[in-house]
Amino acid sequence: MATNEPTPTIDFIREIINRDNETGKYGGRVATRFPPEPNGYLHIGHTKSICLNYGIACQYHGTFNLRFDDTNPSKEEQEYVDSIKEDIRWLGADWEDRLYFASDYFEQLYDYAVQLIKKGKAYVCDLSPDEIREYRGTLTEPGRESPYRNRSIEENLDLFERMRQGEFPDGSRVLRAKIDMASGNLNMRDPAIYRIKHAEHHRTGGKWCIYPMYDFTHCLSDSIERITHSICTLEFEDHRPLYDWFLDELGVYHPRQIEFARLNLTYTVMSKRKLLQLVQEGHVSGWDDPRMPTVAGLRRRGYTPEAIRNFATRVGVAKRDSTVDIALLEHCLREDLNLRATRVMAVLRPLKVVIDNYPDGQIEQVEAVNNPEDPGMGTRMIPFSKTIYIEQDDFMEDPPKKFFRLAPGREVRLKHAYYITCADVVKDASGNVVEVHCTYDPASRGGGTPDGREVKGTLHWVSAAQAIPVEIRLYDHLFTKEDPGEDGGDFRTLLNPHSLEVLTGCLAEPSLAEARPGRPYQFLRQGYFCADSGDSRPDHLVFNRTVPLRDSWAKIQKAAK
RNA sequence: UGGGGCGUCGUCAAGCGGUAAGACACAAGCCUUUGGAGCUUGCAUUCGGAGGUUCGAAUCCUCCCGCCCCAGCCA
Repeated sequence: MATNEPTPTIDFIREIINRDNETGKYGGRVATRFPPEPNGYLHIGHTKSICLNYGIACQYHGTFNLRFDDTNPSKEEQEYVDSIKEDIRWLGADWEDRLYFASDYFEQLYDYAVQLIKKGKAYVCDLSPDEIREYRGTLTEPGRESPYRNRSIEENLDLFERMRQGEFPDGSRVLRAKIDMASGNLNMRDPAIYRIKHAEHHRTGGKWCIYPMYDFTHCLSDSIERITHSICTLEFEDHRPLYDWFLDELGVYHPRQIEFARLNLTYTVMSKRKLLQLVQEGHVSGWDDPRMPTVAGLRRRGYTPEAIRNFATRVGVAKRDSTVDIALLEHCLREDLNLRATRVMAVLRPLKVVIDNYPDGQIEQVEAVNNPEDPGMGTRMIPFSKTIYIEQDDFMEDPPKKFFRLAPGREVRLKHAYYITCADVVKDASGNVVEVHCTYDPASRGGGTPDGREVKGTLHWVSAAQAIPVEIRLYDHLFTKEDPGEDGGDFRTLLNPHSLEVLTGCLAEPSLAEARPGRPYQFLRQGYFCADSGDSRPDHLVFNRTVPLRDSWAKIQKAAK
């Protein structure tokens, strides 16, 4: 990752690593991993984990593995492994040549299971799923031991082998760890470690009909890869005794599992289930809808990897459940875009302005700075002429206090061009202003006058004849409530009906004809935009508003109400 | 008395017995050829509550209160 990003503070995980390094627990070595299940798209919550794991690996000169946790063939697909790899790469985390799949370890995992059986620590159980649930007991009552719990090692070995050979139907038997049916921790009440699933696996095909469970697979995969610190989210905290149990019973290399609080964001949802529902029910156009908190959605919206990474380090790492204000994410975005976005002019809701004293048919080119934050980005020329368009919001016939824009008799600056003064308005039959007539001061070219007189407002504009038509999509938060998951109601009733507003008939300066996805622009006084990677074409440009500029005029208006 | 975790500003989050960092948000002001950006200032006498230990407690002890997770042959 780039080095100009803020140095993370010493969070509790780095403290643990520092301590392990001091005591030499792992010989000073640091190895982390990101272990996604390929059953969905990555979202902003995952980026916190990726940045944490990759960031730690970089900081301690260690290694970072990408390992797909693909132990459930009925839920996992190649499409997801491809998108996950693409997203992680785009984010900037590099697993180099360490791309692994838990399914690569199936043979070894099988051997470990056999070892457990031989130690008398695992047995084949013939109870049905319902019976197993019954025998498990409840949160407050202990469970009962399975009648199959004390089968002989020989019988278990034979049965397990036959499970592998495909002799039994799905759900008929399961291999269980023999631990403690009375444990207060339900995970320790003889958890299943292998189940029968006659299903095609996206990588191993039809080779297996038994598949290992998460708890058994994860710790051993970490062990096989010599991971030192296995970082996961809070809900796995009470799986840790089990993680440790398998490793201890098998006497193998033992990584340390550490849990941290997952990321929650206001005005959005993060669960895979809900995200999938939004896609399947058509509330959004797909996983990469620019309103989605998915990495694909954020990318299409115009977010940059730098902004996301910066955000990830600024939210910190701790164990307390928390919901970060989405304003922080947007702040990180603006902070990054402000430095790199090319400033251009586009009018979202055009209002025609005729400059009466400007020569008919004359077109001149005015020079515009591409980015005041970075003079190195140079300048460009923009056409100016007698008929231009400004923003409807920038004119008011009867302006309130503190309105610094155009109004009858008022003089304003056209950015990069001239001062104009409003002389007259033209209205339609229903009284709407459809055209404004102005005069300009030829001495104000470039935006200043010899007499040094000041104007309060500066407007963006486009020249009518040269402007190009574009479609602009404005986005707002997907939900109307800070926490759409609150009090168990149907989160779909909280969808923001105005999360997408499509504007057609927008006009942009000619240079935007060259706009391509992935390149950030600031539409002056409006916000940051990018060409839409899905729908923008050279003959039909479509721009997404990545995030609006902060708008203090909007605040004044709001305060006035 | 099922087990596991967590409670510091509106939201994140430092703090690790020596007298509450920082960020976002918010507010006021300056500046400005983007009402953008930038700059300045303000914003927890108090750390879930009550006791206790101590010269001194957000930090240690006790009790209480609140919130989150766990009863998939999901991860």
